[in-house]
Amino acid sequence: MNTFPYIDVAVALPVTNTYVYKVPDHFRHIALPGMRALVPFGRRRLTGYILGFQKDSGGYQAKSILDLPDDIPLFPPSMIPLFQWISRYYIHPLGEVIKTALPVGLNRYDVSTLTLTPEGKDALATNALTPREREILHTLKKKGPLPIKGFTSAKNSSGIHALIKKMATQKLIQVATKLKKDQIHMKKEAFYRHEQLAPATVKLSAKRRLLLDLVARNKEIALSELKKEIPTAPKLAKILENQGYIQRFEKQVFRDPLGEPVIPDIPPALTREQKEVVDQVRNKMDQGFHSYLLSGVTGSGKTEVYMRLVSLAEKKGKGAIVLVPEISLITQTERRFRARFGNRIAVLHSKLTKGELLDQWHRILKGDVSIVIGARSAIFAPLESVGIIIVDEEHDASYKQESGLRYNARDLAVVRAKFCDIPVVLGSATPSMQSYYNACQGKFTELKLQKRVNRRPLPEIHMVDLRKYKDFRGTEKIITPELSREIHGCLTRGEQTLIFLNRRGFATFPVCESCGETIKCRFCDVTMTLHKDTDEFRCHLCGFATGMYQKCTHCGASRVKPLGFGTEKIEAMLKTMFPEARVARLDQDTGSKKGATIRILKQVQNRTVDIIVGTQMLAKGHDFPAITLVGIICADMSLNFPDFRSGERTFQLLAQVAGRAGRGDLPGKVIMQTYTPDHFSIEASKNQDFMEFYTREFPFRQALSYPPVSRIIQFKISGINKEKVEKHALMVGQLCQRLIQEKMPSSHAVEMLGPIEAGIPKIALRYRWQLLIKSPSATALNRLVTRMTSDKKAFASKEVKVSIDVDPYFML
DNA sequence: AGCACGCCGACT
DNA sequence: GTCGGCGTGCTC
Repeated sequence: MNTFPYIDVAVALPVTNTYVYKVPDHFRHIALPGMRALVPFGRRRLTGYILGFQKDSGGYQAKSILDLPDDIPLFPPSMIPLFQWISRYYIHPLGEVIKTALPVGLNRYDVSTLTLTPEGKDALATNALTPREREILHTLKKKGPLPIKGFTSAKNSSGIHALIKKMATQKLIQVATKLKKDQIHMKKEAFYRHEQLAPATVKLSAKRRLLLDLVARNKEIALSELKKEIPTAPKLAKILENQGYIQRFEKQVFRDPLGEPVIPDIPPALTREQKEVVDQVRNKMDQGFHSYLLSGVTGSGKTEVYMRLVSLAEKKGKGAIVLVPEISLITQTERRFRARFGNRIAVLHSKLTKGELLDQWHRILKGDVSIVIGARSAIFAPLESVGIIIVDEEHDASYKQESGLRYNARDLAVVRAKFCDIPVVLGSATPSMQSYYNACQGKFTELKLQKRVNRRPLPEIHMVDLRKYKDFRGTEKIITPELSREIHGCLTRGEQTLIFLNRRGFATFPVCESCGETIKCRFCDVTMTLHKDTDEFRCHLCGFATGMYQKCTHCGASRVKPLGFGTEKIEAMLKTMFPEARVARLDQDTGSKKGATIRILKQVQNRTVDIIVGTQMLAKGHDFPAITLVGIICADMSLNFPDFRSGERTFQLLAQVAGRAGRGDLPGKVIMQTYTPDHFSIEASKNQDFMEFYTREFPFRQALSYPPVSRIIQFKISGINKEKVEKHALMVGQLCQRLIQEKMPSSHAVEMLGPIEAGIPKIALRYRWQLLIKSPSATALNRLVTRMTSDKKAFASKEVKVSIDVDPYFML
């Protein structure tokens, strides 16, 4: 098919180049862009991704590829330009971009292993060894061949490379390279196929008859299905196969990620508003790329609009990608899509196992499904032909990946749509400043849904000024009389209450009674939180937990004052205040046990719970029709973070929580407790008024030239050694400053802030610094940072890690 | 990332 | 004088 003997390959390593390899004749007809290739690289073998063909080697001494592990490409070649764009924009190696986009576990590389030789074994019996040599040989004798990495990355490993080399030359050990295989495979299951009927004259046991019958009736059937009817099926089937009645074979099967069956729905009639929105997009659907911002209050029927648009794409024979925020469970949106589109969708859900994820990936690749719904990473779904991309709750923080390739799936949705030349719809009740700014600039077309479906009124919101209760002691300053009165009323009416506090644990600020010092994490620069349900202090940053009765790290005293409150304490308080009420709590602590989240959510749904206390886990993606009262314990909780987006986040979160009230037939009410009732973020959330928030927040952003009026790139500098991290951060700062002065034309003003110590100076024993650069021009920033990365001293240090965050979301 | 090459201090 | 530290550079 293709006559070019060379291919361009990206390897999954921190390298900027791509590499040219020769395709041997026997692979010539198999190799395709999008496939993995096992390639020799230096003196190792590793996975590369085929980008395309080349007619010559470009002057290099091209090596030949070793293997092609895939039958079909892992992504359509049309996605390669997208990957290249991402690589440039996020300043991240192309091979690693592709690796991030693909299901995990598809990476093969050589692992150097150590094996004990007979000579080594003999030497162990003599006294001719140093203690260290003896230790290595002993470990190998006990555990067999081991990867070299276990030795070199051990605590006391200085000089280990040399020692291993020396021992290898002495033939005490052997160093060999073994290929690490793919960690996941397609699931195959045993099936039986009908071959011939057993003559009636042949005597068979009733069970064997039944089995044979089952196979014959189904033509082919999975062994697991047979087992359900006949527990001894594996044994019987083998016998029957030997007798020639049935034939065993292996078949690839798909694991269903959805536990519960979903009942199909019938599309409801659209409201006039919904219809107008759908028509607006439909009319331009064939005119290529166009981005829309769909803003609509909670309950205005955005999901129905999305589903109609997806249907339109489907009717044109094209696929669709629908992004939803990542939450612990399947969202309401996912469920509704499933009900509408049934088996025509693939769900790429965060809780899928690696195998399930690969299954879904293959279903998409094979064209079995053309609609993909999923969290962040679903933007990389390997769809050949996409007709529309939809991003639900576009403001949600979970679209931003906070490690490795720090991409924002919402932004990539727009980019992918541009590459595919199709429409993209970003929807939210509380749009991000960025997206609304884009709408104001005319980059996005604004679509609005202003009326709630069924004319349900928005919940009534009451503010309670917490300053009134500042000097009160006891529960009143946390659960105010206003709130408890409403809870009481709600209970007597037999309705449900949701209490929201975005902080888990019992006491969030435990203090030593004798010296007044807080209980701090050993590994991080934060106070630990007291958890009463597990009787321990826990660090919410690194997960470190220590027994509750541990002595104060400063003075050794053992009495601790449990200051500060979290959801656990609220739960306890409510149980005391309303002993007759059934109180449940949902946060990461109660939900971490498998199935617990589902159980609690079901309790809320069945109304076997009267009051549910929780963190933002409760605020997102679930629909509780019987909740009529929402209590927000402290609305300004997230307002005081040292981050320019704290107001935006507060507004979004509050509006979202408030929207949980009155989703059913009964009207809802919200009690919002706050120390700063006059702050515009809180005022705007009270009215669910995004425009009010935007118009008041925007001048601040403009005055300080923060996004959306500018772009920023943040360097995160971290390492174990405090002094070295500081020194390195200053060095990166100097490099940056120098390049700004030397290379940046003054027309593209780039401003540097820092380097400064990070908001949390130490997490998990790593000291942290950061450096920020800001400019109205994203291109200018990108060019500067790309230049910076060629400085190996700054970016390839072993001891201090410098990572680049383009368009950072959390600045801490 | 991993591995080789190459240049300077502390040891036989 | 050498052994071995790790800074620098390359891998098609």
